[in-house]
Amino acid sequence: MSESKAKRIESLRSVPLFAGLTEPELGLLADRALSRKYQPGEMIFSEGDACEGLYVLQTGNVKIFNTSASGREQVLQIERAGNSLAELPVFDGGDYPASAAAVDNCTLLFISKKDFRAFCLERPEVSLKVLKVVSARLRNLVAIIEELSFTTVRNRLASWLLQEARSRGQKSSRGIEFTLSVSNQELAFQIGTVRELVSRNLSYFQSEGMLRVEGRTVVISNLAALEAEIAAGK
Amino acid sequence: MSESKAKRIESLRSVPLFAGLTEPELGLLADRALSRKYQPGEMIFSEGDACEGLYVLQTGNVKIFNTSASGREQVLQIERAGNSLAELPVFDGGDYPASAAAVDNCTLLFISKKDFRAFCLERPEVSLKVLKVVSARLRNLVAIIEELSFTTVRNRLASWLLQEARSRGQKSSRGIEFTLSVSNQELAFQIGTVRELVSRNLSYFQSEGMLRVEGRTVVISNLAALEAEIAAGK
DNA sequence: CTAATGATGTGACGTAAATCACTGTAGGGC
DNA sequence: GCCCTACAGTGATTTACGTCACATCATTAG
Repeated sequence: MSESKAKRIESLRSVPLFAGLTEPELGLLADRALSRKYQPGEMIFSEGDACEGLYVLQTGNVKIFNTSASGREQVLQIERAGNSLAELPVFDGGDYPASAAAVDNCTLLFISKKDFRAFCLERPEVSLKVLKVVSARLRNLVAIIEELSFTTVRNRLASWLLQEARSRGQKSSRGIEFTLSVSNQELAFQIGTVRELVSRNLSYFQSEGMLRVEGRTVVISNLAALEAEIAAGK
Repeated sequence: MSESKAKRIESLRSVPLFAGLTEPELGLLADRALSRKYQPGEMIFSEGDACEGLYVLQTGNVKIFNTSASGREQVLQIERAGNSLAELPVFDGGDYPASAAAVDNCTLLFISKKDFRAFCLERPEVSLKVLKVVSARLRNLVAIIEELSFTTVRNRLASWLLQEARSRGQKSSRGIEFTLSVSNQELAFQIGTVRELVSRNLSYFQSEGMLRVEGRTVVISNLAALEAEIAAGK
């Protein structure tokens, strides 16, 4: 199951954090990185766990989320292949503030806290890159707070659909089409609500002529209306 | 109105970001720092503004917050003297993700983005300190999201009161006393709701015998009940 | 083919939250 | 003293949200 060093180096090179490093530098890191596979749904770490190190996502998708006692989730971020996870606690020594789980089949590289800190001290520009990545996370969290504080579920769903349409939608004669890549349950967790409200609001949108839902395919027939919906969300 | 360089150096030394720097280094920064006073309520920067640089709070308190179209606010952080503000956009070049306003009379040192970046490159350990500060912010934001997603206003108010009791409360024969340092309106913004709900929930707590409100003084007579309230908040 | 499983759609309901509208109160300035 | 203004308290009402319950539909295992 052990992976070639060359492959690990290749993975590291494509990560924004390590872009621009020389071959020997990458090799140094690769020597100390462990690769591991995760099944869909498998936990990578949990909120409150002591932070052991940093992860680099080679393949697959990972979600970062919080859980409530009653079983609800709030997704903070979905990370795609080529990104790093949990850079943060490496630097302040605290616990993980949220949990991480594999969405699908994932391969992750693990770099221990100690090794990564040492590496940052040797190559100071890496710290600046970490800062940039962390900045993006912080912006994302602020945006989530703004949405949770000021908008309705209806609004957040509209935003989610619009984003999905922009990133994965295909133009067709009937509008912009895309298939829902997640269950209503997952979608609900991403926008901070429950599956019933996702289902209901999709029905509302459909009855108002903004879109059509056919199985797991969404056809956005009135993009302007959807955008107006979001703008109305203050 | 211009302040002495010695004073600016003293201010910088007490900031966690710059702790451990030598006198000449601090002097270099102080030469490039501008000091400015702000009135209570005065805006320091607004969400969406282009980031010009970083601020160091010499005296007073500053709140970082978002605003909704309807006039509601969500406070993200209250910064006290000795802390830095807005380290973030300095590194990723983006806009301010939130607004900042002076709570009371404040004096702030301003260091331009350019100067601060140059300084970080010369002194790499400063970057690591910035990372630590930013980590703390990120943790704080995650905690806010968790509260907004999973708890009630009643719960958040209980938490707020408990924290205030711990940090500023005085033991008396009747329990733990402290005076409310902010209006109900401000308190509401800090816990993500409206003033009416703060007022009402304080009444509920009082009628349930957890505490007494006398003017702007709060006497927590049943601390255990208050703590139980928070624990019940899942 | 059938049973079992899991996800979805929806009606009914209870409740927390927000809004509106107003009264009461404390403090400051004149 | 008085008037203002700002803030606090509170009832009434509306709305959004979440929960429960259950029917439907699709997929898969056997």
